[in-house]
Amino acid sequence: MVDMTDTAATGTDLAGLAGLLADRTRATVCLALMDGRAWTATELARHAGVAPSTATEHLNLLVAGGLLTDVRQGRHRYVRLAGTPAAELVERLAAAAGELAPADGGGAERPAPSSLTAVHRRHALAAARTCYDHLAGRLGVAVTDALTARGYLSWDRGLTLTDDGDAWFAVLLDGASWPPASRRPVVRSCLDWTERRPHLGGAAGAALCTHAVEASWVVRAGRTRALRLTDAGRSALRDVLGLDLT
Amino acid sequence: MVDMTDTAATGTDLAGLAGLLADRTRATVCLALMDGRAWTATELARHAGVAPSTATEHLNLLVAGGLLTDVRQGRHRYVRLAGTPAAELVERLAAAAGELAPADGGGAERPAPSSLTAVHRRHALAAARTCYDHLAGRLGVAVTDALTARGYLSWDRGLTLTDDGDAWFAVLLDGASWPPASRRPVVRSCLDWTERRPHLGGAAGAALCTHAVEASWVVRAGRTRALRLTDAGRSALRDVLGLDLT
DNA sequence: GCGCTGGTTCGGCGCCGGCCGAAGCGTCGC
DNA sequence: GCGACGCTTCGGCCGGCGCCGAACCAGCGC
Repeated sequence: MVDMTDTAATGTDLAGLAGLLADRTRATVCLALMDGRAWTATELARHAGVAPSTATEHLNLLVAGGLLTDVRQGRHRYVRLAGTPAAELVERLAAAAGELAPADGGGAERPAPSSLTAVHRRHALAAARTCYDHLAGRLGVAVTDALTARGYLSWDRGLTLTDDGDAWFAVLLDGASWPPASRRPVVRSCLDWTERRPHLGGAAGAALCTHAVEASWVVRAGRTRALRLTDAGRSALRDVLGLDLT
Repeated sequence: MVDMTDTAATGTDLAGLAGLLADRTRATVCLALMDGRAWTATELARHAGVAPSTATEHLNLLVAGGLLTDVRQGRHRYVRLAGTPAAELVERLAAAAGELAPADGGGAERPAPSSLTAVHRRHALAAARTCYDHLAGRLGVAVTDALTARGYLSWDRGLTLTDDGDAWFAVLLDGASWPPASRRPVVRSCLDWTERRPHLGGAAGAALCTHAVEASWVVRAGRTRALRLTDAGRSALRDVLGLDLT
């Protein structure tokens, strides 16, 4: 819960924060970083289609604004989203950008049928993707539902991990990385903007996602946030969760 | 229902939406509207400290962007947040503006604790105020309800004043200023923006308001539109309308 | 009819910010 | 040492946008 008394954001504050995301290039950068990984400055520059010098300026702004953090390593500058609040903000805003009606009576259609590859990418994202550092899309929601159906997650009085669920995670992760060490909330409900239903976030969601990648349940589709479920992943999910994905 | 496959926000989309809130004036407007009420264009212009023409442009942008909706009523333009998603977005962004670390060590302090008087004024306005020239707020709606309950107002096929109602006004106003001389409609339904319910406007509403002020049923709170119900007014309303206000 | 007032449209002004290319600086590998 | 590479800093260009004032339009009351 947020402390409201301290949240007396002035118009200037709000405008400042929104201004960070109000630029096409910066927005593209933030969306790219939603895969939870750290990108180098030049990678982002290429991705956004601007000169390296331009990217530097944008990254400086975003870091100064608290949305991104960077790490210098050798001659590289690695940049990532600053944390869960930042990721949530971008996610929320991106979702709203799709939801909100244009209100101009349907004059400007979507800019164009968009390239065919864009359509494919969209479908891939809706099927399975990472949301910051955990699973999202139909896959993420399905996994969350399965965890709930088996009694590993409880939604009474907020989302909690049951004792059975804790045990399940311990077995799955082989004790090595469980329970999580960080102070971060173990489970957290994250609203999925393609499914409009919650999926599992938090430390548990992150650990599960990490495991899924390491165990090759899923593979990243190129450089995007999209994931592709492997055959091994499909059978593994059936084994450990009784989840039958077509 | 929105087509899901279309909900893949691009950097441009995100930037566009964020851009709506990336201006100090527009952000101030949206924050002001967070009280759920509808404001007139000039009220907002004054509140934000810009010329009316400037406010018009901003409001057009916000409406076109789907964040705000407006209703023309007479010569006024009432504006309010488009809906729950829009309000949630602003809320979220405002909260994040407070949460996110400034990252610059914390130079500029908060300008002011956002006066306590503003809160008081809001409450006072919701309780009772003038709406152009008639009573509004909880008081205005309560009076209107009482008039209806006693059969003085009829809402079949539009709002009309019944014969009993006409007589009631004649008695109350002592014949002097009744019936009203102007060509203005005698009764008129006016939507109350704090109560979201209709209250009485038109010549009858204006006459009633005038009488209420002259008979000291209510007194104006300073220079604002807010009204304060006096003890005399409370007992008078009980006498003439059977209206029991706590 | 007239005057008042709330709102909008239109020109024009000034500034801010995004962009680039060129030059500079550090790191890495040879 | 040297070049290659990643990144940054600095001018400078240009478009866009927020602002205003003046004129105009439309309700409303008289």
